[in-house]
Amino acid sequence: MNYSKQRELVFQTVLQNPIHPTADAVYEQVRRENPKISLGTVYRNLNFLSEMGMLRKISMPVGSDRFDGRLDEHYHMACTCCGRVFDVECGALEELDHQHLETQGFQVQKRHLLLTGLCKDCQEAALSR
Amino acid sequence: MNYSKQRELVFQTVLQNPIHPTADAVYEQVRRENPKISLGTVYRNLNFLSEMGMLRKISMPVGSDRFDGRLDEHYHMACTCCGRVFDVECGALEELDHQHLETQGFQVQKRHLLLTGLCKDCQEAALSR
DNA sequence: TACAAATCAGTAAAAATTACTAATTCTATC
DNA sequence: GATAGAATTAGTAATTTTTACTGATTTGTA
Repeated sequence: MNYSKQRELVFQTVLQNPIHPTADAVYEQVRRENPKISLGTVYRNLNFLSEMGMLRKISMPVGSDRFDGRLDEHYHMACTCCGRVFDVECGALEELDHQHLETQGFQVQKRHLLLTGLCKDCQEAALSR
Repeated sequence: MNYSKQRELVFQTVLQNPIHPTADAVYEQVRRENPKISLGTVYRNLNFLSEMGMLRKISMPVGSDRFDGRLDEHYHMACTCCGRVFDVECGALEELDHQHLETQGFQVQKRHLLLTGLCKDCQEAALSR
């Protein structure tokens, strides 16, 4: 695993980026280190690393997917105004798995919890207008 | 609200479809009633109705968005194998809002919880192979 | 070193969604 | 009912996002 320099660069870039970048943002960032890298390579590796469980892919209700290097159980809040995505520490999300799932025989692999709303900054900006 | 016949048709179609159709699936279905309807109209109304809170939009980690006419608080399981999306009755998702959110001043508007994994059918199919 | 498998860059294509425009439909008011 | 103004539509084009393809390069291994 982690064969190429490109893959490692993509991986480290997401690990060190706390703002949940899109594939395109990762591309822009890795290009500063390696200007010859291809967008396809970024996409391929982001998806590969997500499938391997080394990264997390966050699907957004609007706009492109985002990626997250934090692997501990947590969830996300997305501001519908400025588009930023925030981490939220996790309560007891795992418990949900056992609720109605076993009766339906569903075998849970991943949990994706996203809250959307207004961040503090955007609420304040809205008030002062 | 609900001005046009097209909007009403899109709305009713999602309401009566329990399998969480994609925009394209809604399009195919409404075309049987109104063959002249345009795909743009379907998209526009699905988004409009979602913003009005009359429908729910479900973003998937893979593939297109899906729509759901159920408005009561619940969440979804998506099978990574067959792609079907199932409803799950909701435990106490609302409680999450107050956990670390108030400290960050985030004002929650919508909650999106999606579990991915294998449905019963696909587990069985995998075993008998 | 040498070979096979994996990965890459670059490009093209596909899939999903949105934007645009002139024509039509709807709602409210007369 | 007729009518004016606003909203919506069909149809098409364009954009955005993501994946697929191909020949060249790199990687791990013997």
